[in-house]
Amino acid sequence: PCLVPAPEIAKKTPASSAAPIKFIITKTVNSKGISAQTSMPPVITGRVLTQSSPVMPPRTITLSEPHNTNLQSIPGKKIAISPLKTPSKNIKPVAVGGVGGSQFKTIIPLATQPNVQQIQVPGSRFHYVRLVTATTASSTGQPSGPSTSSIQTAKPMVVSTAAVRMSVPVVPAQTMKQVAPKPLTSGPQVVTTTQTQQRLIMPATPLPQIQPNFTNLPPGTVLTPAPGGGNVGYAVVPAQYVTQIQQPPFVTLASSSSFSASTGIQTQARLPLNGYCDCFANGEFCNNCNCNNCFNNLEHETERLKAIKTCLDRNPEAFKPKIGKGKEGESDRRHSKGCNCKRSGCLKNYCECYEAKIMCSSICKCIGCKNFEESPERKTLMHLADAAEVRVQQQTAAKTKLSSQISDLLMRTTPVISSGSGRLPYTFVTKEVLEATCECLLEQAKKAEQTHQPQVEAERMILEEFGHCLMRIISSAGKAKSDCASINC
DNA sequence: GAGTTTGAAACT
DNA sequence: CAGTTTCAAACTC
Repeated sequence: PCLVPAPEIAKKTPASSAAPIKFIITKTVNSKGISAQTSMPPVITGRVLTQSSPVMPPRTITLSEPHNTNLQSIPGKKIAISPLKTPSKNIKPVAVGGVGGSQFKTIIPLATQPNVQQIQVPGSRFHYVRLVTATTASSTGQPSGPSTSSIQTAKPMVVSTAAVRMSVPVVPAQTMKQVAPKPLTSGPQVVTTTQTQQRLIMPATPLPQIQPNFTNLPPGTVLTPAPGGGNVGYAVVPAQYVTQIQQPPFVTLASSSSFSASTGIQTQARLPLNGYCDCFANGEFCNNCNCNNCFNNLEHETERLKAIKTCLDRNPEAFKPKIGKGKEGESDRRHSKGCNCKRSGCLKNYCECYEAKIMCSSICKCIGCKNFEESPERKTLMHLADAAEVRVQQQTAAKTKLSSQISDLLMRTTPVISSGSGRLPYTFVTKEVLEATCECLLEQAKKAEQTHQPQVEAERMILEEFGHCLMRIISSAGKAKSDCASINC
């Protein structure tokens, strides 16, 4: 299981006394500054929303702070909903060193913030903080900090601004199955140290308006501005990448271009930390992989961060899902870049479209594509696959039925036979008896075949013969028992 | 399980 | 942007 700790929203504490603090929202809290006047679109738990209204002074609701447990309000109106778990496409188990389990030692209510509990994780490098207050109803006024913020799991969070209307129900991370189908082991109320991946939603620019329908957005989704909404967009990216890249605390996550702000990293050494690694590509640490000289771990955090930055510099969409929603008129799902297959006809799993069980689209640059709706090759392949599946199901059902019959028969005969001599019923089913039985069954099958019987009739004949065989075995067992009794064996 | 094929991503 | 290289997964034997 993935045991990656929750990502940090703010800068990590230097290697001093305090460990980095992370916040895990497990229960909703209310904000004074969040009123019923403004509703926010759905947001998946574990994302960060940054919003800036041109009308209202920028303000921040930040649910994380690196150096102490006081939650701050800073310009930028930032709502950080930090991490629970987001399922991941990657199937590999991923873990982070230092967090070996999901058992929390203690939960400490913090004096300074009654709605914040500090959670100590044995062996963890991180401090976890859980926000638990869900008391005050929404009220008007300016938010003074996250201690009064209101984020209700699966319920709309309402934020008041003069010109902004937002609705942000915080929905469970399970809704992101399409992107990352990792099982979740914890509900909203459960804090664990396990983690797969966190996703942040953040605006590419200051936001006059948050777009609706955030629910079920896969990471990597870019939300385009609403008409009249200004030049605003959102990018959903793996949170740990964003947060780990942030150096100063409360660095504005407001611009995707911040990733490309160079820190002098021009090239990346050919580490085993690049786009070839699925763990890395999914924003996860390697664990129990077979990789050699792996740098995708906490021990090589610096190199890892550089590599992440390099990747994002080269391709800002590097960590976005490849399968997204197509244009209107096209199928719901399509490859975001399209495939480039040349030899597989897009009918093998080499093809990312075929692998994702979607048709190739107009943006694909494949040669000799046979992965389209009317393709006879594709249809044939589908029929074969369906037929194979049906066969497997039939065989499974037959096996189940047969084993059920055998066990039933044994159960019924056991008391009779074992009550006397103490011999168990299967002692009569010797190898020779089994072979003889199989020969009888095969003989019936041949007979059915020679007489061109339909399959149903053939099955009936074989089963009937099997019944006869069983009866003979039982009869022999009974006879053996009586013989044995007569000679007092 | 070893070797080959394939195409995405990285690189030039 | 096109061609080449590297890589890991898919595939074959």
